[in-house]
Amino acid sequence: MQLIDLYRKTKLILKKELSPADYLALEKDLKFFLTKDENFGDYSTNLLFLLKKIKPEKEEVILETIKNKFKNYFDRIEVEGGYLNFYLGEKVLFEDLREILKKRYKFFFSLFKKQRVVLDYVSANPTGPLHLGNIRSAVLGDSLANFLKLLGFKVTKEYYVNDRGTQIEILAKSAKAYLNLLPFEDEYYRGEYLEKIAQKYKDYVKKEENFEKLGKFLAKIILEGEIKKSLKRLGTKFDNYFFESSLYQDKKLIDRVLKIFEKKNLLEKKNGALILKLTKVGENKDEFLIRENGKPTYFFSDILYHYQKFFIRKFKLLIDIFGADHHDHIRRLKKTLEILGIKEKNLKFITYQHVLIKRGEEILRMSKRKGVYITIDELLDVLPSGLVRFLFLAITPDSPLEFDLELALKKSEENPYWYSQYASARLNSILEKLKEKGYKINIKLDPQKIASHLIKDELIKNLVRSFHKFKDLNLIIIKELKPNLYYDFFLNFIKKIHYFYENKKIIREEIDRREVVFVKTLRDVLGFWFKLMGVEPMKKI
RNA sequence: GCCCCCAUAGCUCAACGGAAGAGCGUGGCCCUGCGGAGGCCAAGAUGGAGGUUCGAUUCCUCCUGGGGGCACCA
Repeated sequence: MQLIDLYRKTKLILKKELSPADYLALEKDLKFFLTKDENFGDYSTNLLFLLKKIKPEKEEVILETIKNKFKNYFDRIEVEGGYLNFYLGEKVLFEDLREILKKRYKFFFSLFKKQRVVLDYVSANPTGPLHLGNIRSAVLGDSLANFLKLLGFKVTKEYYVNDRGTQIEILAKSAKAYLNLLPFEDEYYRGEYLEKIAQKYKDYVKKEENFEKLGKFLAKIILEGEIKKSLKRLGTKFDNYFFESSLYQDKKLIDRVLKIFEKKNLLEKKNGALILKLTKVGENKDEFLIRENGKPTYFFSDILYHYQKFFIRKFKLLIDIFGADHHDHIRRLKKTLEILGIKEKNLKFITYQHVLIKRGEEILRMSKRKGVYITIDELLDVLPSGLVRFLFLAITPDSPLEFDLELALKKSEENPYWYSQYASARLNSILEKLKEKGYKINIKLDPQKIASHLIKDELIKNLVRSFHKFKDLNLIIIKELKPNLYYDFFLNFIKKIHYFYENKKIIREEIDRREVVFVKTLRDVLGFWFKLMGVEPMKKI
């Protein structure tokens, strides 16, 4: 009995007991949620608040029906402070434990969604190395992908490469400037990386007069040599790199999209430019699709890209992760895509606020053009990637992330990352010690029997409770698209493990083999849960 | 001027309209025991004024203070 099942089954009861009108009024606001405080049970609902308002005379009979219907799944179902609280029953937890002993990490997969979803993230311009802001995108995207997969979604992780357009031409000019073939201008890219590349490929950089072609070449070098290397160090692996330039090889795609706008009378030609009249649908400004110089804009590419994902490649859900500076662009893009027939529910945009890097009191601004940045590599030279991921995942995308390099280094021995790794090391150490004593830890025992014994232990039961509620949380994370909710849950679990370790002596005179099996399972679950964040669990610290 | 995000404990941050939680720091307690990088206990917070609601950190309005955006850049 998961939260969602309780919710659905309760609704069936209500449907039977209430008139259609009352049911609809109540169902609209009905909520089941995980209690924040486990002293108030595991699940809770606002049902009684709503009933009091809508149909108070039914309260008693409905309450009795619920209590009766679910008594096998919950030890207690209590009215407390006006809430209706459900305390997960030993029988449910016993079954969870039994299943997890059988299926191990596969227990956490609930495969009831089958949609294909494409997740577009990082997608930094291939004009320079990745910076800390891109990590935020990577961490969000990777973990979301993992949570989606647990629910059965078929996930494609995609990096959209802006390998054409004005900035790519600027990149080409910047390289030429480093070879003194052009004077530097303000908007040019700077940095050691570019100087090196210009030198390395100086014959070609000198010779190639087509900026677009040269820029595309350089972009590829940067993508391969800088960006992919950093991503690998960070532990992010994309399924696909999609090149913006490839969109323009598909004339049919372009025609198709333009035809729709034309039919809706949203296009305007002016001095050779093509303008999408978004002001006609209530936007505050129009968007250029084609510039006066005949070249398509980023906005046009973005339209084509999303149209292509949805209608040509047939993804049912498009999720994009953007920096918050794109919010205005996103609003207009969303509106445009709706005109093209992509519904809001098939289109999710996550924006994250800036990452500010501090070095003590000094705030370091990131500017690619000026060549001031903290790169991922610089950061990963001094901190493990897992720790960086951990710190980044903890914070909601809506808040700016203030990252103090000095503090991160100084505190590296007393932060939640090490606290969590320490739990992993402790569990592992129990198993190692047993091995040293010549004890076999790969024990095959009947899961049914072990589980029914172990679940009597309150410490163990409490850990199994987390196993159970992980699945509920997974659904919430995807519904809200907020993987940072996982962070709190995870730390809570870590705390339970330390408590377990302190209070349950596994290695005694008489070792209980069933407990050894549990410790091994616990270690495996913890490892699996670490990996959902892209963090490698440590066997020792 | 218009748009987006933020303001919670001394500090850094959580909280799907549901009972405000962590970490660090502070004060106590716990090592004849699997790793004390630990466990237990305590003090301590929703920027201001209204509104909606059974219930508001969460939604709405206004105010104050931060950050970001309003290109034929991406």
